[in-house]
Amino acid sequence: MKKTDRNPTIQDVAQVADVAIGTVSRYLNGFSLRKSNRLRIEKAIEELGYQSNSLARSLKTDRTNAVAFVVPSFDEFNSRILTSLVTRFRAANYTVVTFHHEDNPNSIVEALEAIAMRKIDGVIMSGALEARGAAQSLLDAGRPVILYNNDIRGLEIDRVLVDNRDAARRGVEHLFQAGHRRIGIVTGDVTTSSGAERLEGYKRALTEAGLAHDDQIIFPGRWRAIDGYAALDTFMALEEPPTAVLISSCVMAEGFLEAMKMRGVQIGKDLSLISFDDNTMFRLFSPGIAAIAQPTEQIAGYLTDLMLSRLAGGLPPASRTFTISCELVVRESIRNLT
Amino acid sequence: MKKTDRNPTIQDVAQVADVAIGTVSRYLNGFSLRKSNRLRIEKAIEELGYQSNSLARSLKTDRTNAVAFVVPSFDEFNSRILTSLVTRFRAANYTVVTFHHEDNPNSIVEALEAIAMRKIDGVIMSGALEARGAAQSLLDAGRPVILYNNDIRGLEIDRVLVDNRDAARRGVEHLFQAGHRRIGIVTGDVTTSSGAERLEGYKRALTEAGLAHDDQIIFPGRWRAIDGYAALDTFMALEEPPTAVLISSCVMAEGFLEAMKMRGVQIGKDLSLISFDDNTMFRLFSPGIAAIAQPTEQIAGYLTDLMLSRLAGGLPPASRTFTISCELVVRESIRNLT
DNA sequence: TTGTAGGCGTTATCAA
DNA sequence: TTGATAACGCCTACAA
Repeated sequence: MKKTDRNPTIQDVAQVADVAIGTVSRYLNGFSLRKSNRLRIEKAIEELGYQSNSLARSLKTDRTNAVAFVVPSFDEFNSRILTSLVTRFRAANYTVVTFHHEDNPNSIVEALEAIAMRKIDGVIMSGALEARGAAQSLLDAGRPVILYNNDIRGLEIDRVLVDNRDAARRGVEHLFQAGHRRIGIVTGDVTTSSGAERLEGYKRALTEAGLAHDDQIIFPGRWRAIDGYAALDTFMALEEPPTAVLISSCVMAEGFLEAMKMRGVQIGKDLSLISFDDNTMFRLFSPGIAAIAQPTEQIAGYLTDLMLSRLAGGLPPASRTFTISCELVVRESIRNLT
Repeated sequence: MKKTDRNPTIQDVAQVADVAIGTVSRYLNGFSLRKSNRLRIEKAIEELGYQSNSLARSLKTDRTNAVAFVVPSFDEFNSRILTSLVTRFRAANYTVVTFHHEDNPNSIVEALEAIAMRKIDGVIMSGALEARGAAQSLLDAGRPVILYNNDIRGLEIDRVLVDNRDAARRGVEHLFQAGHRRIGIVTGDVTTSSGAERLEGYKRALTEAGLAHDDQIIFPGRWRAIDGYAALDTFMALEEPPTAVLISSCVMAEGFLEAMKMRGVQIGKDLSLISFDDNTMFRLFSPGIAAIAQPTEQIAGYLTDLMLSRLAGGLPPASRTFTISCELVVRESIRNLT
């Protein structure tokens, strides 16, 4: 009689419905069966309040219907991606397990180990160099891994990236067309692909415009707000400060804006600005802050489709890369000098 | 020989180390055993690249070392809580599984069902009335559920909330002291506890200040940006618009600010402002936007401690409620009329 | 279409 | 301290 306080199992259902355990299993998995049996099973399930145990199923089938989402932090960009992924995967009956690692190598490895142990079906991660080994093991174990935001070179792996180079180039080009000739950049960590590519795009635009590079107005940041802060101070201390700046990320823009406010440097008026990542608040500033918007919905869409195809086994083994264009959102933080 | 392409199991380890399977299990669970055996097991594990299978363990132990985080959406507030939770639980060897439901009743129920099926150990959720039944079942099944942000009344359940009433009251009081006599509010959904409490605090402050309530400047919002937008238009169309407004959430502040920008209503100058939730960007506006900051780290800390204690079974069954104070962050969006 | 039984990888009990 | 073995709840041949 102790059965009553335990969670009911497929066995209990079978007993109550007076059918075999296998029959119940088949019912649960959508196979057809005699109507009278089906009805009795449904009644028994209702009666017992039976809920199937995914753990047991997963142990047997080696699938958990869960995907992992691994990012350095839940900033607005990643939160948006996450939101979209959760919604999309939920529709496909998948659950999303989140990990974040603050770019700490140990945390990254731990996260990927936890993922392996928990038999999570697939991984979507913002690429980090430290993850190379662990990502490879996951791939070797036959679990799909998809990179976004940052690449990890030389891995046979799926990728959903944005065209950072082109986006940065277009941003700078726009500044040039607005009459700016002295255009600075706050770079991201250039050991990451997005950081490097944004810098490349910037340089290419200058070259195309016939402008020389000047290292004084290329501030080497590492994605942190404090880098943006330091960048402004550095620029403003120059004999000839830039008249416009491309900031490689929203978080660094935060620091940059803070410094501007502290130093009384006026947005648009004293210094023109474009930031990577269109923060929701940017358009609400006066003047509004121009941005390069990454299409999060589209990115999440590709990620989901790719992952689900992989999980369904319907894709040839060769890895795929999708590169998505960004949108330049022009706002009043860009002063027209012409 | 097909053993080689399967993941190695505890059995394989036992075989290679030439000990019994139970011995390996004991080793893995930190029990003491003969040194020679330990060494052989360690070697075998190394050799095989063995990783334990959490699924099998969980099936046996009925514990997954996972907690669910259930929110309507990943706005900045919830993202911060999430960040902090993931870090804290990771330290305790727990994984966080995220769900969001956009306040859609079906999604809520589905989420809680998935949680039950997956045998997730505990649930941290932003209270939603629709979740009452499902939350109760989880509790009945002996899985701790902790509410934050919004209460669900009449449930014997743990809570980590903020003192919305007092925070709103203090905000309004501050406006009063700055000389404002016509103070409006954009409420949140008043069927949620936080929405109702913020409104109550507002009213109490007015009463204490000897001011009458005026329904014309109490705009009934429902947490959406569009409500903020509509509120501004409504207020500005009044014969006697408010001189200051308390906005019950950051998302609604977004809409409100957008409308202000569209209509050319200047922050601080034409209309003073305090928003609930201190968005990172608020301090960067010129003028900076005053806010009531919820202490996310502290909230996450209480949530984690409470959950871990519950999971460890070290707490008496009576439910606990923690109420945390918010901080009023004064900025230039509050004009001094005195 | 249905029943039976073995196995998924662990943990836990019981003797030895 | 160790070994053998029965669960945990489900799926899936296989036989009926």
